Amino acid sequence: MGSRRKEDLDMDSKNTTRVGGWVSEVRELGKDLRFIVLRSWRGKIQLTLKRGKVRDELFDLTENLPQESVIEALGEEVKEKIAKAADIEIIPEEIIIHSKSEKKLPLDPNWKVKALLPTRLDNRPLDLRRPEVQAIFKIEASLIRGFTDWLDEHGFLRVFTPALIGSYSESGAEVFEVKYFDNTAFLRQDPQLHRQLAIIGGLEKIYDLGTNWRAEPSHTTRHITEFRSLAVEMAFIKDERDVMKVEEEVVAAGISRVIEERQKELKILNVELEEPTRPFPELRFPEIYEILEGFGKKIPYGSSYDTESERLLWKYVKEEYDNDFFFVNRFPMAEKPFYVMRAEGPWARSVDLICKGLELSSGGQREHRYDILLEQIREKGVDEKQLEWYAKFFKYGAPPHGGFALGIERLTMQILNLENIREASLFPRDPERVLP
RNA sequence: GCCCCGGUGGUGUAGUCCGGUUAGCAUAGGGGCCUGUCGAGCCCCAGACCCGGGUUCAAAUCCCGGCCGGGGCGCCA
Repeated sequence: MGSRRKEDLDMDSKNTTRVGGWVSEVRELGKDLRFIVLRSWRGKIQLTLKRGKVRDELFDLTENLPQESVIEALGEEVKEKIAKAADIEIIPEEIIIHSKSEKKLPLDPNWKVKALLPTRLDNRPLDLRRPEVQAIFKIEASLIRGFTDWLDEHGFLRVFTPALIGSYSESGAEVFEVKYFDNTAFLRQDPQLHRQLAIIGGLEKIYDLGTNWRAEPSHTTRHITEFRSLAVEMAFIKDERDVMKVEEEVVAAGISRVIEERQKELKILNVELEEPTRPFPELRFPEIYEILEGFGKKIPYGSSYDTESERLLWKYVKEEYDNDFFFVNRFPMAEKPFYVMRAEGPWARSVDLICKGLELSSGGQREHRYDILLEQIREKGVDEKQLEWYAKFFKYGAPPHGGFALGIERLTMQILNLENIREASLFPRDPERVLP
């Protein structure tokens, strides 16, 4: 007889358990013994169908059951299970087939044959069925929970700043345009300017967890066009070092939460994660130039460094401080945007956080003095009128403040040693991919 | 934006340099055998050279163009 209605399965008797999942494999040993292995959030579940022990109709029902079909079963859990590879073994009393899969699969969720990343992303829902892929997102969720709990406990207010902006947001060239009724709007590339306006609004300690977009046609393993950031902004700081202090605490809180909650997932991914030692080392310009010269790398004085330098600096920090994290402070003002606060000489109170040679965040102290801000806007050659909507509010009282924006996917990628940032995004967007 | 590399069954690969078997293998798929754990096994079957042009007796292989994809740099998170 065919499948039972769901209501029938709800009449659970005492010793029965109910499981559901995707058919990972069906193994048949002769006509009288069949194993159906399910992949589920509870782990691997083996249904054991033994002629004589289960009703014959369950054999008929599951005849030619294709891999990746979705079924539910009700049955008795075997206490001393024989199935070594399964987490749970069930002798089924009832089985319902919710959905039969096509037989030819675009990739194998059992991973007997590995698919390449583009194939995986083209077929992401099937790829996501793999426990090692799910582990990434479980870890990411814990990481974020660690961040937000720390921030909430330390008096930061979670806010949402706009993603649609009617004018220049930061650097202009790399924003996506959006048709906005009869006008044009832009997707934010960073919630920075609105965070500052919120500070001026008297929201002294805030954070925004949200999506940013960059219209950069970058072909690398560390860029996607849509990414999420944890963006923190705080008022009445002494200088940028107050911001760094918060940032390292937040990062450490996220990582220790992952260690607390996700041992199983870390093991699946074969990652040994340790809470980073604090404080994170701080490297500064212009000393950076000397460090790099020690590696035979010459950077013109007054210029910022390149990608290779980030890796060299990591090597240096690893040797000198045995840390995967470090800050770089005092970037050349000439290469930074108008809103950063100038430090002594040509340097800025501008700070990056780098993990294993990859930039995770930018931040620092912002310029809150209206006249200087205006000067810097002119200096950078930015059209004043384009920024008036933002700059004018600095006339009415702005406290010293600073913050940072930390890339969620980038941090996830770095702590899990993922080779491509796309792995840390559920449905990544890049210059070639906006579907699925 | 600049530069480099690559497209072989559903998936993942060998073969390409140096042109010439029936395009090999794995896995998934179809059929058969098997009453307990294993990535279960064994036997059989079916399935592919991105597109177009050129060179040649002969092109998966060499050349040109196109399409699609990957990566590096720049920039950034």
